[in-house]
Amino acid sequence: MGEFTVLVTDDDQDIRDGIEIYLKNEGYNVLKAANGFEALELLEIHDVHVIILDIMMPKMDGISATFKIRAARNIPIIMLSAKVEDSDKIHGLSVGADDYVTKPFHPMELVARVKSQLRRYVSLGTYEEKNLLLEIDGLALDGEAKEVSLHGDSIKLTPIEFKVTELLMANAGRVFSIQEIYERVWNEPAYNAENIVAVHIRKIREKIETDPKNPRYLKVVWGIGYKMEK
Amino acid sequence: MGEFTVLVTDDDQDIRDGIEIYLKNEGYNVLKAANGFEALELLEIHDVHVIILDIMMPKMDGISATFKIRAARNIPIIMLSAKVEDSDKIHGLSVGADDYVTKPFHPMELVARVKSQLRRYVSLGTYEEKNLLLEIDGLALDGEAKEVSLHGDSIKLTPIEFKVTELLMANAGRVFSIQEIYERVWNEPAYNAENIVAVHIRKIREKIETDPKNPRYLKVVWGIGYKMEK
DNA sequence: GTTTTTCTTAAGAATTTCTTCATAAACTTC
DNA sequence: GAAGTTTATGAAGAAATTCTTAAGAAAAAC
Repeated sequence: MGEFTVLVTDDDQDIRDGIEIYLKNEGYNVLKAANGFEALELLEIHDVHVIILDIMMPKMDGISATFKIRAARNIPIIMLSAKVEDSDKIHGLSVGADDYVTKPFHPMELVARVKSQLRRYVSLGTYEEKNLLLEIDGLALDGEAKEVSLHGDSIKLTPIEFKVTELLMANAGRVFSIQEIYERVWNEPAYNAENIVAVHIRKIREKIETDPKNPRYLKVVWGIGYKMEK
Repeated sequence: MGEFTVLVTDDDQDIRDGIEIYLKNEGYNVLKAANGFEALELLEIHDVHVIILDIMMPKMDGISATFKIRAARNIPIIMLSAKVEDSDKIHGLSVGADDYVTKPFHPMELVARVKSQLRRYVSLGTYEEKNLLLEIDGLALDGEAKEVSLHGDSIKLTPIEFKVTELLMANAGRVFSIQEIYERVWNEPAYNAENIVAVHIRKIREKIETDPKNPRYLKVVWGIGYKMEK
């Protein structure tokens, strides 16, 4: 699962920091800027996926910043504003923002909107293409239907099992350490991951291998990790 | 792709500029006018293919402008109106417009409508046909009549139920997370959407499934979401 | 004002995930 | 080949998550 970066732009440091905590909690990278200029500078250097932009800021306000950003790129922009008036919302969205949130807001709501924008941005294919159909010698995985089949027979995997299988199949041949598998599937640091991953590997083998003791697909690479045989 | 020109008419300069960026990004030429008079003047001089017209404007509003334009030509007109106003009234009044967009709108939506109008106007290529008739093993959905039937027997769905069913049937086999379903049907970020969607899923199942406990069509994919079985 | 639709809440059912343990097997190194 | 490390297997129950169901409140439509 990809790593996403959110650029938080607000002149109030407390608000920046507050939003940062919530976003980091969800596993996003966070960049912070105090005004439009800083935001634009950071955009030059970093690979940003969503921008949160306060409207009222010194030096360069959110509307002007939106223009500059839109002139170059098509990154989702979520606007923040203290005003409740309808016309402001209209203004912000018409100018090129993708979403609009009025202060005060619940941080989780903002997080929900960030996720929403990312889903849209990513699923539109603007950002990256997913491997939707994978197949290795009779073992097929459909990323859209979330289904795995072996020689045509459908196999029922749990969500985690599916993700592990998807990771390995999408990178067939490459060896993943237990830590790597844990981090990429669970999306958090590996701690005590050996057992957990081992159990799941076993369960997957039970399901996809005709002879789990002599795996055809999911092989161990001694001392290093696991891989899906090509 | 041919060169098309869009005339953007709105009294708010920021909105004009915002829309301009999106349209230029899509490769259109853009002309801007602040009111009906300016719009008419520009129409005299330039070859315009689509007109975007705000209803509320000083000097000459969008409705009057529409009449004048229609008196002479048949260019597609897309009207912008604020949400606050009585949309039905507007609907009745603006007999000449080809499409309406209520503010606030996503710029990309406006772009999509411009494209749609151009396709119709220029009538090159095929007009994007929606999947109007869907059918899966006796479960039929008519997107035009907004009707669903099971083995010929008509089923009464509420608007939301219909949209959810349509989404899933149009993408039969593909799994949608609850968030995805919420965002695509309600058209706003998913926040606390779990229960809401769950309830509608249940209601739909009550109606389309002969045995709701063992659904034939609308299946759950544990930990991931729902899908319509092919 | 009544009916229909949609949302909220909550409880419990179902399923998955984690943890633990104990034992066996496979490989590496000395 | 002995010792040490790493992986495999099996089982079982607790914890956590996800789904279903139901009923009533709130909102919208008629």
